[in-house]
Amino acid sequence: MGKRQYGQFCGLVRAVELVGERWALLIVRDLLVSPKRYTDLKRGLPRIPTNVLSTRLKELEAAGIVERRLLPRPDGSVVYELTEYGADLEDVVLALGRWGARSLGDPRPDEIVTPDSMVIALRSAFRAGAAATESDVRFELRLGDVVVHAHVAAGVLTAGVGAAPEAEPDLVIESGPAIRAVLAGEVDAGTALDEGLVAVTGPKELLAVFTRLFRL
Amino acid sequence: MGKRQYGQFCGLVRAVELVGERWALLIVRDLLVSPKRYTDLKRGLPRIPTNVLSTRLKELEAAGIVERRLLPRPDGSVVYELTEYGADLEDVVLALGRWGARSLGDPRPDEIVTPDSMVIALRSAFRAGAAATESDVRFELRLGDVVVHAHVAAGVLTAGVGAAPEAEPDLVIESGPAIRAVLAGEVDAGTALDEGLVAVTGPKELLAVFTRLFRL
DNA sequence: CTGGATCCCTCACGATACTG
DNA sequence: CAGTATCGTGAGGGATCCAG
Repeated sequence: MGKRQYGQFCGLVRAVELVGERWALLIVRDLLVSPKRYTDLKRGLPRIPTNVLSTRLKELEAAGIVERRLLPRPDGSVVYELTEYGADLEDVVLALGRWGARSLGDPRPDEIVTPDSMVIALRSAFRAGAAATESDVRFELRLGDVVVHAHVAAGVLTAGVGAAPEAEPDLVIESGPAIRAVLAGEVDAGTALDEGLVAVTGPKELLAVFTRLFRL
Repeated sequence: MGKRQYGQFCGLVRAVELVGERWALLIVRDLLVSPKRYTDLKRGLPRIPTNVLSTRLKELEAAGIVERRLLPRPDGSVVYELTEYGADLEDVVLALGRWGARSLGDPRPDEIVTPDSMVIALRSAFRAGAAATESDVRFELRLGDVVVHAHVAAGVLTAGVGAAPEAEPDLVIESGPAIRAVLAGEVDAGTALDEGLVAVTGPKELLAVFTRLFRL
């Protein structure tokens, strides 16, 4: 296993040997959001062949990046989660995501948005500096049937899949692929509302707060 | 070209579509050190098939990551260099290199060290915080016939291939693969000297400075 | 010599069907 | 639900060859 070697004694080489294979980093992306079962991973990566998913999980486990854990009875199901070493890829994934976002352009005809990718996008875009002056605010972001939430408090972001837990969001933002332009700072909050790129439920001013907190 | 798509509208997906193919990030690594000709790249990546190198360069050029430039006569040769967008991968490459270095272990039988990978390793390991208190110091690092230099001044690192330019190094460090353990902080400067893991020419105290400035 | 192009072979990947 | 089995395709590996 791992026959695809590059023949160099170098940290970057080792990294691409471990997570450079096709689909590997996307599996890590989804596991950064939350531990998942095989089927959840498959749903989040609809185009991955099942044998490739299976192979990658074994490779990532052998590399100490992913752990396979059995859930307590009665379901006795399997969950995959990142080890501490695997979770240390978060900075890399966020940085790569920011860099790649600059080439995003418009969605291709067959491209989808998944909840996990949207959570990672929010984490990528989060600006801790701007958040330091912000007290406590909850957003819910809806793109089609993809719903994610973000809670900023004490300069720290908590983002996850689904509606905001524990408390009602201060602002609900509904949008589409145009959210990319908003996050990229290509249109400001007012313009986005005026042109119908986004619709909000809640105090409109909070959309400007959102664009200040999240910027790709 | 670029038919290998993942079907998701996501920054990370776009990033791996652009630089996730085999060898791509290693080409970027070497170009981060300096612009290079085709043959230089080939020498720095001895195991890359020439058709793959050629294909990658075209893909990277099409993606706006690499630029092809013709040198002035009389040699009229071609140089590949990173665009600004491509150079923005430096943080990602250094972070990935740091992460992967933790899985380095010992060199495999057929693994080599190249000058460019060593320069990137030094940049990965550089701790700007520790350097802020350091005035001005030049190192030359020799591993077999691989020679690189590092100059730290005003908290800024300048590292490149070959002997230190402009001035004699304050300390010449000769070592082998054991340099990894030193950079990882697994052995301190004194022990490394005592056990013969490294040999120096110059004031021995400067080796402790080196281990403070560079830590993986 | 540089900067590739071409050939062949293998294996990883992609797609789909199937199973405990 | 959580994978394994099967099979076709094409990218990558390796050697060689060629034009400027």
